Amino acid sequence: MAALPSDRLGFLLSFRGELTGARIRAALGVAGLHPRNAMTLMQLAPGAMSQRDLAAAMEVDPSQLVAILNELEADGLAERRRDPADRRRHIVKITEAGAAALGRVDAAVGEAERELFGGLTEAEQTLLRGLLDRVVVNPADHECGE
Amino acid sequence: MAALPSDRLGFLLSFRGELTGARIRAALGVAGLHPRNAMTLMQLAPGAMSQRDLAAAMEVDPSQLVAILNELEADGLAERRRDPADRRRHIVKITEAGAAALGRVDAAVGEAERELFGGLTEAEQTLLRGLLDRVVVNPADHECGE
DNA sequence: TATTGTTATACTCTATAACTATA
DNA sequence: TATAGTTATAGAGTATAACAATA
Repeated sequence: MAALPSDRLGFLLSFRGELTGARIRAALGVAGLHPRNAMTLMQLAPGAMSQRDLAAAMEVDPSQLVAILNELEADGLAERRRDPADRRRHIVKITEAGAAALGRVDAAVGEAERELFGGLTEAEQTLLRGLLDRVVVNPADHECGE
Repeated sequence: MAALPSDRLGFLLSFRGELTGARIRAALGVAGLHPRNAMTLMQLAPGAMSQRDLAAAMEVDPSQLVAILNELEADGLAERRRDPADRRRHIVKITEAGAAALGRVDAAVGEAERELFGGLTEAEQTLLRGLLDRVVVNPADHECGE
C-alpha cells in the first residue's frame, strides 16, 4: 500500500516517512552492506559495547543481532571478543575497515538528505525538525494493547 | 531497528513516520479489520471500480488484492460482481456494512491524529503539512536502480 | 495474442522458544 | 538459578511466475 488514501496529516507523515526511509536505506546500502548492517556500524562508531547493550540500543532482539554481527565479522568490518571480566559477554568493536565503510555510508546518507531536503531552506529544515520532535509522544501504547 | 542512530533529519522523519504509521494502523484495526483491509475500504469509499484499477490506485500487486477482497467479501464489507461489458473484469463495491465499518475506522483514525498532533496548534499542523509536501520528490529512483 | 483475475511458490523479516556456556 | 549469546522454528508479508477465463 503506497498511495495516500486520504489527505489526513497522519497518513502524509507516515507515507513520507516511508519514502524517506526507502531513500535512506538505499544510501545505507551504498557500500554493499545490508542497511541494517550499516545501521549497526553507526551504533558502534562512538565506541565498543557488549552485544546485549548493542541489541538494547538498537531495540532489536539479541537473536537478530547474531546474524548481523556474523556478516559484519565475515566482512572484517566489526569484531567480537570475549570479555575477560565475564566470559559470557562479547565486546563488539568496529574495525578500521568498518570505520572506512561507515565513512562512505555517511557520505551517501548526506547526499540523500541533500536530495530529500534540498527544497527547504536551513531555517525550514530546523522548523521541520522541531515540529517532528513534538509528534508521537507515546507510540507503543496501542501496539500491544497496554 | 527502532532507535535513532544519529540526529540526521532523514532518520528523524523516517522513524517518526514509522511510529505514526504504527499508531494509524492500530486505529485502522479498531473495527476488527486488518489495517490493509481498512485501507482498501477507504479507497472504495468514493465509488466502485475494477479490481485492476483498485490495485493500481493502492499500488499493490493484483495478486495481493485477491486475498484482501476475499476477506472483505467474506465479512460482507465489499462485493465483487462481473462487469457485463467485459466479463473478465470484477467491479468492486463497498457494501452498507462496509461503509458503516469505515465510519468507525475513520473516527478511530481521527482520534489517533488528535493524539499524535494534539501538541501542535492548527497553524503548526498546516505548517508541518506544507513542509512534508515539499520533501521526497523522486523517491523510486534509488529503489530499483533506475 | 493480450488482459483480468487467481493460484502457487519462494524469499525476506520478524517473533519466539529452546539450547550452551558461563556466572 | 540467572544471564549472554546462539540456534531452530514458525509466522506474516511480499514478489514473482504460471494458470484459466475472456477478449
